Amino acid sequence: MQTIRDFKPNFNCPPPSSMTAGPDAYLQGNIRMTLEDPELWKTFHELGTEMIITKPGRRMFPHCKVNLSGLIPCAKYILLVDMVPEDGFRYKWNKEKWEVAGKAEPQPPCRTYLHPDSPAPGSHWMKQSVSFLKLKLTNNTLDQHGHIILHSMHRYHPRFHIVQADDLFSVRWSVFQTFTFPETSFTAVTAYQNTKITKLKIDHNPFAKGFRDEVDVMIYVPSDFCQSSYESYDGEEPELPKRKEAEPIKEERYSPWTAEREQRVRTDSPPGTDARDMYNAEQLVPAPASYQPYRFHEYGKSPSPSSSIGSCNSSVGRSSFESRVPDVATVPDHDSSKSRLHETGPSPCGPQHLPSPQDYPGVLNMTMAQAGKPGVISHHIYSPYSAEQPLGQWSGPGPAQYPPPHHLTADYTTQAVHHGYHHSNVAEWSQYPLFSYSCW
DNA sequence: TCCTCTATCACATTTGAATAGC
DNA sequence: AGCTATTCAAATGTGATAGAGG
Repeated sequence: MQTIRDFKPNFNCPPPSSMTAGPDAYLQGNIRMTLEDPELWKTFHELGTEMIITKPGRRMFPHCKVNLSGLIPCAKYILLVDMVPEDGFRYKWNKEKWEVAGKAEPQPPCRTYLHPDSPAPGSHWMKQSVSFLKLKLTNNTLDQHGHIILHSMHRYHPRFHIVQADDLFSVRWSVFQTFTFPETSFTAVTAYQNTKITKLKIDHNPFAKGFRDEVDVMIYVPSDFCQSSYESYDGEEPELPKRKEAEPIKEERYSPWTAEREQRVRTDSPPGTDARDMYNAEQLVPAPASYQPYRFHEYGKSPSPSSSIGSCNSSVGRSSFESRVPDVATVPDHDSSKSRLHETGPSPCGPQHLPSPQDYPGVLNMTMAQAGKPGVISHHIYSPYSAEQPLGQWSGPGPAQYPPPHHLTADYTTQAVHHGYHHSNVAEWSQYPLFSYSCW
């Protein structure tokens, strides 16, 4: 059986023509997403952002807020956020810096946060910034509130998905575009480790106003922290082994992750981490402009070597990423989607077999699109709300169904895709792993 | 047993939405 | 209708403590 694990590494291959946007594809303008408050994010990122996770769920701070443009005003879109691991390691805070503390724990149930305004027309998303303020993070693997479940002492970053769909029930096989912002990566913690991060949070989060030190509220100088945190970095960086070209470092110059990065290079990835490695490749695709996010599906895109470190450090203004290629907005209907999949057939670059929607409700399918646009992949979602799978037939995955950490094996795939999810209403959507395989 | 690391809890403070009163 | 005051749930980091593991 074809698995995502089998599939993903093939992203480096040019997409088969049969999987690209066909003549019936709905071409949409260049979708652009920019991160609000990038300077604040950058400030945190330079220190090594930490996000508290609690059992009842904790909001992020800074919280994710983006601006969108390039959407079709009258077309409806769904916005989603999920969290993906930065790597396959667990970390510990040791003497003012993060260190690798071992392999990552098994992935918790991967959940996707649905923006409460979804679905909404493009004009709605574009008229003002889109805030994910109410997104909460939890370490409770049994969470019933739909919060995003993370492991403490692990690194993640949010991933934003835009799906053109009239409603949640018609998402199936829709193409979604994914955006990530390097500066939004963070370490999930149950208690702050870096006191500088704590101070930053107190200084910037209005709810923590009561903890502010009256004296230095206004004179906080982040760069001071940065220097203290990374003073040894300049000397270490030249000694870092050269990464492969697909993994140019992002704006790591001020990153507190120096030590573990070095160690990470020396440390063999846990077995079965090729999927993660793929992710790392994605993570490190340099952006042409400062702090530009990179598209998840641009795995195979040849990065611009000149745009990695320097440009990031010279960041000015918002982070942004503009879709440079037309994207298939939607797949007209289920049948055509299926036929498209069938057309794909065995391909060295695509799945040898994609499960039919009937067989695997809730599965995230990835289909390559945009022939002639190297490395650009569009994502096709198979919505759990399929005609073949009435809502009432979905059942939630239990904790025992956690995928193993680095083994997106056929077993896991099969296991996951065979589990349905109860969706009694739209609001419950976000409780369930819309993208069953989004965490690899 | 001791130590370290991580998780959990109660607490005081603050924000902001909802509501009532004018 | 519009403004202000009040109420209260939610959000926040702190610090003490518990628990697991070596």
